[in-house]
Amino acid sequence: MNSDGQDEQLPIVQSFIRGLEVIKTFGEGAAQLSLSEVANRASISRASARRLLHTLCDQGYARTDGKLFWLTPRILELGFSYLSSMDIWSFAQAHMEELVQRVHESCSIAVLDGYDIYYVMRVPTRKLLKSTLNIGSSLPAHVVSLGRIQLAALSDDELDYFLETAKIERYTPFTITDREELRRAIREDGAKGWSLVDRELEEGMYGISVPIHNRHGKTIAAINITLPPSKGAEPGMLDYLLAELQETANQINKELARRQ
Amino acid sequence: MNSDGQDEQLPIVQSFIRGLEVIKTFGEGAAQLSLSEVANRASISRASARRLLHTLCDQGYARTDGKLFWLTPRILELGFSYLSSMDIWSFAQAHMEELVQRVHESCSIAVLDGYDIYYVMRVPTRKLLKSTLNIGSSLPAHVVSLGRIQLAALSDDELDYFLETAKIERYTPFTITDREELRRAIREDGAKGWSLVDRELEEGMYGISVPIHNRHGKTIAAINITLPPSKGAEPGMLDYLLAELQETANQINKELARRQ
DNA sequence: ACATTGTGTTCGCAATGCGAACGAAGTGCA
DNA sequence: TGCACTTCGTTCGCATTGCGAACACAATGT
Repeated sequence: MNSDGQDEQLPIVQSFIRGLEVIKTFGEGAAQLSLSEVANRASISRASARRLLHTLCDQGYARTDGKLFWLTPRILELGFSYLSSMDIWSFAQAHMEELVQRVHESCSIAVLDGYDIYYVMRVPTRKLLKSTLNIGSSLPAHVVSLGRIQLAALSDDELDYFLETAKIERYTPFTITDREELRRAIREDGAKGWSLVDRELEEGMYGISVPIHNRHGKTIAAINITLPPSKGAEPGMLDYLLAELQETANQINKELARRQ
Repeated sequence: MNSDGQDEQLPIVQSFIRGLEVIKTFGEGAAQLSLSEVANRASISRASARRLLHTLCDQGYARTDGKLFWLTPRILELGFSYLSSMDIWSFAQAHMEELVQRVHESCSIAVLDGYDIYYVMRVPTRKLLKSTLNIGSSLPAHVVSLGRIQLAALSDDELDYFLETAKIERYTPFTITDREELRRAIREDGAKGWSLVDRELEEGMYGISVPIHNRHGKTIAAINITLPPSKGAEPGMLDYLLAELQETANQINKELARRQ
């Protein structure tokens, strides 16, 4: 059909894709769903939904009262297999905890994958913030400091590819949407070793991030502090937070090098 | 084949089960695996493993360099579709955070499902503890306070069924293995409204738990503090911790009633 | 160089999972 | 209350999908 390149079609298991879709269906604040609701949301036939839901029940990942279905906490095993496969994050949380107790602002670790960053660890402060930003949730990499500092670790070719293919959307008046300007910002962050992103995703968001390295010096994640923009503008605040953040990142880096 | 009861075989999607098995394969500290390793660990044919792994890659849940496969953080979406489906837990963490800053001991929330409890939220202290006990990990309900206090919410029939069918294993010399004694302990905990379990799972574990209720008063989870047994034995310590824990549980209960 | 073991891929076949069609259960209106 | 109408869960024949034995290729040892 196409002459250029390889069109070698890899084997894909359709029902597996659909099954994963069914699990995600329960994501958006919907704890209990009927068979039909699942079918609609996942865009599959009711018959398929039925098979997949019963499979989940059979495996202990879901329960039903005959009418409604809901996930069991056992489903956490799945996402957790990522976290424990790295086994990096469990000990990082204790260091983040300490940091939060010193600076009284929320702290997170996220991993870049493709065009997005994914939160893998969170320590909020008592001031309840965006509860939607839980572990597993993602944000576009180019508008958050956690993303910028990890993009800075890409090679020139990789960054070129990112900038060419990424959907660079505007979220606030502060969002950098010019691709060349974005490249400059990212490279600057890389040179500095930290990233500050001020209200580019949301008017109320101000974040500072530094990278986390493995023993070979490769950037594998980033750690950040978020705070209200007003507070970030206080004199001396940035320097103070940056020093504390760097300190925490170093502790984690060191432990990482020791274990890996 | 069987005359009594219904043997109505529900439709099960085999490839979905196998796919989930493949994901879990990456759990045990194994970040990168070859196709054959996955096949072995998941006890499926290499051909199946290939299909399923390529499906995961196609969907962005895994990556490969042609030789090895690894999960992407995107896989967290799956497990955490449970957490966000309840949306209860995100705000609970801030209250737990506060508690930990006051009492300087680790705090967790877990949900009972079947014979086990599953951690859904954790706030460790800087003294790094059992890092294996992360979100998503499970423990047998009958040997931990988080389990006992949730078992206490079962009806007599349900508790009967639990005690009859559960595998009551001994973990330490302190483990209660006599089923009648266990029933008495659980019912006592229910009457008191809290549970204290001292070294029944591990010699170094001492935990206090209280239930978390929804607006209808139904127990839906439990929150605990864990500490070294030596410290728990200090005079006045139990009363102090219990009061603090109860206070935190009440805050969460109240917020829960407000939102739900 | 030549077994030998281990790994990834192909391909014919049938079991598996598909969805149109069916029946059951609500819902609204007269 | 009865009768259309909608919505939901289930059945079942058929084609597709996913199965694994067999194959090819790579790595390792002797």
